[in-house]
Formats: sequence, C-alpha cells, structure tokens
Amino acid sequence: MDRYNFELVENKWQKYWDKNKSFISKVDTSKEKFYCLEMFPYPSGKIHMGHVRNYTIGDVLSRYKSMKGFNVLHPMGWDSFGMPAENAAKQNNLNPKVWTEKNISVMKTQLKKLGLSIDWDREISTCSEDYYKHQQLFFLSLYKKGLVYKKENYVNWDPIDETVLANEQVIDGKGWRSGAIVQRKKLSQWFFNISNFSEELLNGLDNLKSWPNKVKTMQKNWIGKSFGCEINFKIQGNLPINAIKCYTTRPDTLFGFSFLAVSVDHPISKFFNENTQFIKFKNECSKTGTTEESIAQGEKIGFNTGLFAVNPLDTEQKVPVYFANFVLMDYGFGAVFGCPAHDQRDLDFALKYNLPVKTVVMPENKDETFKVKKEAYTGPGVIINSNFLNGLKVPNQSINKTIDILEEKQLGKKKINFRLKDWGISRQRYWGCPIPIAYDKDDNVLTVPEDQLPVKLPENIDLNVKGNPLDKAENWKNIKINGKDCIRETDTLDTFVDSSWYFLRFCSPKNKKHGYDLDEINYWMPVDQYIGGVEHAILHLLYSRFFMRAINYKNRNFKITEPFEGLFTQGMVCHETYKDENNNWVSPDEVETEDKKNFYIKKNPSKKVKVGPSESMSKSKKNTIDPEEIINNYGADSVRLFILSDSPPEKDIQWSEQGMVASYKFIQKLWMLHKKFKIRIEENSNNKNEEIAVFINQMIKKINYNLEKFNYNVIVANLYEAYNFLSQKLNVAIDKKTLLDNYIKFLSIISPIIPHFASECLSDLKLNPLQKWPEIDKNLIKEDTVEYVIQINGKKKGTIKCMKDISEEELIEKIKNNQNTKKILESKKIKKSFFVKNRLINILI
RNA sequence: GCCCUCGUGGUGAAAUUGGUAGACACAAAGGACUUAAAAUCCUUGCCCUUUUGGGAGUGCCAGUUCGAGUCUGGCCGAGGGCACCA
Repeated sequence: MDRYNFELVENKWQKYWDKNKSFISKVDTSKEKFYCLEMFPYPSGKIHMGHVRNYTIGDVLSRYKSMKGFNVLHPMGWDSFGMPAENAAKQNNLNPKVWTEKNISVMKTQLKKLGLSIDWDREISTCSEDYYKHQQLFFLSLYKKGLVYKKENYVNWDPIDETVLANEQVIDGKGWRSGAIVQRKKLSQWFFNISNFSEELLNGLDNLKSWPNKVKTMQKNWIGKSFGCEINFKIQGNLPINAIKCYTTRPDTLFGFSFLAVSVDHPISKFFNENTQFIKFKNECSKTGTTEESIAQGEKIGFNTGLFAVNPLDTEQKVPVYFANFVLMDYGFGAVFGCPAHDQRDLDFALKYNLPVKTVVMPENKDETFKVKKEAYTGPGVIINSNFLNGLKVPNQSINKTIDILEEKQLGKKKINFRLKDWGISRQRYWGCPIPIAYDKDDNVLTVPEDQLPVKLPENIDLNVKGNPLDKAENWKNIKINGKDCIRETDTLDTFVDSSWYFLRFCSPKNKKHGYDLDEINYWMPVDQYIGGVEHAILHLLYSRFFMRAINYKNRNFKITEPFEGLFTQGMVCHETYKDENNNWVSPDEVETEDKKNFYIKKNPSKKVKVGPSESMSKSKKNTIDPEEIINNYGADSVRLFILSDSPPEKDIQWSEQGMVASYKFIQKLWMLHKKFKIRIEENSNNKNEEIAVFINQMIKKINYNLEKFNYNVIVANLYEAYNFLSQKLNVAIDKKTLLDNYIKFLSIISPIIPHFASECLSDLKLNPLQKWPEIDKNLIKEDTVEYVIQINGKKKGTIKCMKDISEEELIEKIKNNQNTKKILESKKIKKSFFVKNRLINILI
C-alpha cells in the first residue's frame, strides 16, 4: 500500500481487538491492577469532541499501563436516566427507553470507531432494571441505617421542568438545565443524610494526594467548616420570647454588639404573621433572595420587631432585634448578632438604620483612636474598648478566650458548624430510579419487600401530563404490601444517585444478587485514575465520596471510603463562534474564508459572518464539530493524535482544522518512514551505528516522564522530534539488529496514542501487535561526553563539549585552550566561579 | 466582595523544578523542484551589524541569588469557583 489507508487499517484492528478479546479483564491476584475510569456519558444522541478528548486521554493511560504489565480495568457504561430522554420522548411520542437505547447503540458504534481499549463485556446502563434494582437495595439499606429520611421543607422548584433541584443544581438562581428562575416551594422530600459525614468528607480530602488542589479547595469550601460559639441572648419586650440563640465565629467582638438580626422564617416570626407590614417585608425578602440579586446588589433591609436583646457580657446594654433579609434560616440558628465594625454586612445594615458602630478590634500598627467608618475591619489585631477582653490578640487568643469566659458563665457553648446541607434526592419525574417505598392508608411509610424488587417503571405511560407522570399512573401506584392497600412513592431518585456507585458495579456488572461483589471490589477498587470534566468537581465527586461512606457505615465488610485514588480534570474543547448579520449563530461548516480576515457563508459569499471568541463547543452556539465526520475524513488515529497535541490535557484546547490536517499528514509521513525502515532492515547491513539506539532510549526516558505527569501534548512533540531524527538517520544503511530493536521500541511508544497505526506496522514486520512497554538500556543513555554552558558574569557566552565528570579546574583549562572558547577568557582575571557538574560554569571576572 | 488558578513570539505551547528561554507544531514571508498550480523540501523569525558578532527580552515594578519564566513582596490583566454561611 502506497498511501496509508486508515479506513482499511483501523477497521481491521478494531475487529481484531474485538475478536481476540484484547481488552477483557479478569481478577488476577498475581498481577498488580490498574483501574482506569473516565466519567461515563449521558446518551444524548451522538458523541461530542469533549468525549473524544476525555476517552482518548484515558485510553492512552490504559494502553500504557497494560503494556507495562498491569492488569487493567477500563470499562464503559451509560448514565442513562434523566430529563432529556423524557423531553425527547414527549416530543416524538415514544418511550424514553426506546429513545435512550437507540442513542446508546449509535454512541457505542462511534466510540468503537475511536479504537478505545475498553472492556465492553462490562458495559452497564443505569436505566436498566439490572442496575437500578441494586440501587433500590442500597436505598433500603441506607434507610434502615437511618441515613435516609423524609422531611417537609422549602425546595428549589423549577417551574419549566416541574421538578425539585438540589442546591448544587441552582446556578445564579436558575435551574442548571432549564435556565428557569427557581421558585421556593414547600414539599415533602426524601433526603440523604450527607451532613452526617461532613467532618469525614472534609478530612478525607487530605488523603487524596493525586487530586488537583483546585478540586479539593472547592469541596473544602463547599463543606464549609467553621469554628465558633452559640450564644443564648436574653430578650426583653412585650412578646412571650425569653431568648434567641445565635451562632457566631466572632464572639470576641461581643462588645461591639449593635443589633440582633433573625431570618424571616425564624420561629419568632409566628408572632408577626398578622402584621401586614411584616408580610409585605417578607415578600420583599423572597424577591431579593432568588431573583434580581444583581439589581438589589445585596442591599440589606430589616424590619424592627420592637424587641430588645441583652448583651451577655454587659447586661446594661440592650440592642434592637430586627428581621433581616441577609440572615438564612437553614444555617446556624437563623439568627446573628450584629457587630457592624467587624462585619461588612452588619456595617451596611447599621449605616442604613443608623445603629451605633463601635470599634473593638484595631490593627497591630494603629492606636486606640482607630475607628471603623465605611469599611468593616476583619483582619488581625488587638481587642480594644471591650472591658476585660482588652489587649487580647485577634484572632488566635481572643476567640478562644471569649468562648472560655462564655462557657464558664454558662452563657454560650463552643460549636462547629458546616455549610454542607443534606442531599435532597426526590425528583418528580418519570425517567429515573423509582424509590422503593409505599404509604398505607394512614400515611405510614412502608419499605417495599426485597423480594418485590426491582420496583420497575411502568411502560406505556402518558408523559404528556402536567407534573409527575407516575403520580397519574393509577395501575402502577396502587399496590398491596402484606395484604394491605398501599400507594407507591411516586418520586424518583436524582440521577446523581445513579452515578454515585457505578464504578463499583463495573467490578462485577453481572452479579444478579448484589450490586457489588466483595472479592471483585477488594481487588479492583479504588479507581486508580478517574478522568473527567471539572464541572463535576463538587456534585458528582462529593456524592460518590459520601455514598461509599454511607455503604461503609455499620458495615464491617465494606472497606472503601474513597472511591477515586487519582483524579484528573481535563479541559474543554473550544471553537470560534460565528454570527451572521442578523445575529444568528452560524455553524463552522457553513463558514468559509480566503484571507483569514473576511469570513462569509459558503453558499453565499456576499453574506459576511462575524467571528466571535472561541468558546467551549455547544449546540446552542452551533460551534460544534462532529467527531464522526472527522473520524471518517482523517481516521481515528489522526483525531487521537490531534486532540492530545496542541494543549496540556488539563487546559482548554482550540479545535483547529489545520492542526487536524497536520496530524493526518504526520501519520502519512510515519508510514513513509515505516517503508524506509522496512527497506533498511531487509538490506541486512553490517554498518554498526549506535546513534539511533542512544536516541530512542533517551526518548523512552522522556516519554516515561511525560506519561506519568499527563504531559501528553509534550509526548506528541517528542514523537515529532523522533520522526525528524529518524527520517534523517535512515539515509544510510544501519545494521539490522540495531534497526529492528529500536524500531520496535519506537512503535511501542507510539502505540498508546495511535494504536491502529502501530499495530499495522508491527504486523507488517511479522511481529506481535501488542508489545510490552520498552525498558531503557541504561548503558546506552550513560553519556561519556557532556556539553557545558559557559557563562561570564551570569551571561551565556558559549558552550564546550568535554568528558563527563571533569573537575572545575580541568574545565577552565579546557576553555582556555579550546579553539572556539579561548577568546572568552583571554587576558581576563577570574575572581570567582560557580560550577554545576556536567552542566554549566559561571565565571565572574 | 471572598477563595483558587494562570499571564512566555503572529498563534497553540515547551523548558528534566533555580542553570543554554522559545523544543514541537500551526500561521506568515522568501527560496528550491515544476511550463504552471497543488503536493513536498529548505531557510527566516525582536533590535543593531553586509558578515563575524553584539544587545534587549517570559504582564509591570522592586527584592533574594553567581545566576530568576521558575523563589519573595506589591501592582495590573485574564479565567474559574463561591456568594449575604454570621
């Protein structure tokens, strides 16, 4: 074959891998395991470039580890419950299952075309009964352990999707999927008691050595641990309220007490429910809470209760009690003590309502006349104007000391608070895992007996109803448990529950009895390398970490707490955006240019197109490139090569047609090189030449280093370098053994990246297409000459080649005598010199 | 507002962790081959010098060091996360 025919070759090897079950994994305790997992896709229809990048990164790693002799588990499955299926089914009047299965089959074919080394025997789909049956069992087990409960509370209601959203799914007051403005609504909901594990989830982060710090910081902030103190403030006034409890992290500023503020949902609000002005105020608050946050710009508003709170450290001092919009009921006790001088929100509030601002902390470099005016002082310093607290150092001394005093006088208690709230898992949707719960006539909660699991979703259901279709499915809803008439729970589980344990299921996907098999998970878990988008930094990763602890809880057999040993978050794939004269998005394949300046619509060159910034590919901006089309045009190896080449995997990458073409050409050039190698090998020359061997061994060293560090873009550069070197060296005959040995090594190191091509070349030479990862021949890379950099007063003046390990004096002598370098030191007096062995010398003159 | 990350040619980026800045690739310009184009290959890449050479240079300003893209402090800019969390 003259030109490399990727179509024939790729097809051939994909069939070969399938037929030979090349990537099927089994427990083998004699081998070290490596569990490589990429975040499984939602089957939305077709794969996109983000998938290509994600799965190529994982595939390179899997193939490399496998060549190194690890027993690799590299599975794939489908996160197949969720809203889009339900919406698409509604539109096309079919069952979500049918829509989902069709998409899975399309996407599976597409993924196979990428040549991924996936163990397809382990394929799972979260919407299958085999899968969600076990999820229902987990739910019941958690329920029995007291980690699931039901409570009535305010929820984030998405009026478009008509479903409840978790706090994490509300972005800027809008639903993460629908974009609708989220409303507050009171509903009875199921919750996972994730806050029970706040402390452990926080501490566990310290053990995750191979996680990006960025993700750990985000989770840490999300869990939001704070140290403080609860204080019971005595209340005076004409209402039957004796005291209000507050949580504070700054008890040391108590002498700056200026007002007490409570949430409008605080229990004391019941005394104001008849007060029309209060009702008006409450409405005002709910507006600023979720909606026009930006317009209100965080304006603080309050409603005076007429009550007074007594300062526990100075019972003479009495301050007004307000309802305030910036106090949240679901954090602390829904009440705060206001110290305007040292908290910006309190200061804003105090200035608005003319409340006193008393400075009680001064910075170290100021004196006691220091006064807070328009900016609260929150930094370190010394306590002032605070009676017996004066002189304490802020924050270390002052906070602990004040808490001690308050505890001693029984006015307060040390307390640790978390921001993390329990995980609401109820969704009013059809296409999700049914919750195995029923209610009898008296509304008692009953669990569905295990022998009746799975609770299957009803088929043939009318989705075109308002609200939850399951609620309207009378045949399905009404059941008997132990002979009693019951009604099923019609909520389904949040799809984040599905993805919180799928990595366990991959270890024993066909086990009918249990969701996981202990022997299997003890061998395979944890996931050694998890790879996916940073957008899941909090939700999915935190939920999975929780879920392991929840199974672990009161279960001696289950040993896993952290599911993901290593985490890698890859960047997005971006493309320029285009808009026509009417400001409509235009897709890249409709756009053309001749001079890189003027872009126009292909079919109609008079129609100009505006070029916008490069953004992550999305259907809404029409700046997507279809991977299947690209694979058909250039081949999977070229796509893999390109998607790895231009940027470090953790950063965003620009899609570039030119870059894609360059990768394609490179593979063609490699094929020419292959043919050259083949001819040289067949020549059977005796011309010994170690240069190639030295080069290849150095190359392996570099590539090992870059593989371990995920510098995949540098590896591609290394391959180009290798090509440039080899194509020159092959101009003369070289002995067969050196050539063959080193060419095999070269083909081995390129095979994780372009596996079809490497396999084809190896088999063309009648060699095993699945090679071991090459060892470095240490004798070859042990160089006996080195090149020294010569610096004069810190500036580079030249280089000199000499024997390795020579002394400083010898080197200076050499520089003085060498033809090229002697003028550097001519008639100069050396004051001092710095010598870095085998590397550099810096001479001061 | 708070927290995190990052600023290197026309562009995407390298730099073995304090030791030759710009590997590798894209784009551009010039050249070779060709009747011509495409493809391919070679050269160039900031400033001064015809060349040999020399100089500046990693967002800006200072500092530490024999030596700083890399470390420290301050400023400017970009991106991401969180947002009344008391």
